[in-house]
Amino acid sequence: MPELPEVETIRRGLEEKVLGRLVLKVVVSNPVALRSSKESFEKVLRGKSFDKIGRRGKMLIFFLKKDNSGEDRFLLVRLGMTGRLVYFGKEDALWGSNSYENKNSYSSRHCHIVFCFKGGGSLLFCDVRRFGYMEIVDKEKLEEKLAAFGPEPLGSGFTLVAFRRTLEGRKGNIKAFLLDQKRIAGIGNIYADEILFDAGISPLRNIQSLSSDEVKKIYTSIKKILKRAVEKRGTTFSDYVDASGNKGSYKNSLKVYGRGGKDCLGCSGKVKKIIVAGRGTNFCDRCQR
DNA sequence: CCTTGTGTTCTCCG
DNA sequence: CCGGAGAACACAAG
Repeated sequence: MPELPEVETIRRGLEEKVLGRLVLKVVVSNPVALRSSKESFEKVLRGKSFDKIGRRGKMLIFFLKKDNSGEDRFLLVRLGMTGRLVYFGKEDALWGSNSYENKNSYSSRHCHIVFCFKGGGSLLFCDVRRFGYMEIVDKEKLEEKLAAFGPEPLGSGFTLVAFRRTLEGRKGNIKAFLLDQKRIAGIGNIYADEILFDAGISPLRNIQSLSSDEVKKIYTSIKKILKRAVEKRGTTFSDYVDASGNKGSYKNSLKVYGRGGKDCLGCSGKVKKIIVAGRGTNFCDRCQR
């Protein structure tokens, strides 16, 4: 489940692998993975290269190098739940005994889009559950999409004051707030649980009931947990791998996610598993109030 | 039937 | 009755 730390890790890996590389060919085997027609998608990308790869929340933004038309275009990638972007150097076989497919038990039938680069190497977009997709947009559409996200929690603009402002007038519980991309960008179910455990706040707490000090604790935990998870290259629970096909190691640092029914790591109680905001939620009702 | 990110639809409230 | 926010649901497949 790629959230901000996973998507950021993929972004960094891709910048190393594909920046400035000429796209010779794009093969789309599953048009459902596109928001535009297969033909126009292949046509726009063929012969292009990427100037920069950015990220907003869980969305990746490939900046296409300008061509003769002079128009700015961007390739947006949403990985959904099980989407992967993995690069293969020319020495790596795509399929076969020592291939990616074989190494990762990942069937080629889940591979929906392949970019082939000049000089060898390919970028594969694979997605078992097919919630992910790619889309090519112009500048106007990009701005529109970017405006729909809340602040970047690791950005310099995300100050305590800014966080307090995003909470103003909001109703509902704090977990639903953390998961809402319009409020804060990039937090998903794993890190929402980890952040609230770290802050000692119950996921069920109503936003308006939070004291000034509690808001500060949550703010500090958001920064701390996400930063550490990026340093550990993300959390691999089932599907996530980085741009080189490697797992992230933050799973070893998880304190509550996936621990429902097990002993709490902060006290002698047990971790509870309930549904909050429609999502499985792990928390300790003794450590989190 | 469990899992979850997101796009859509439903419902509630002032 | 309207707008907006939040809640609920749909989706996919291992």
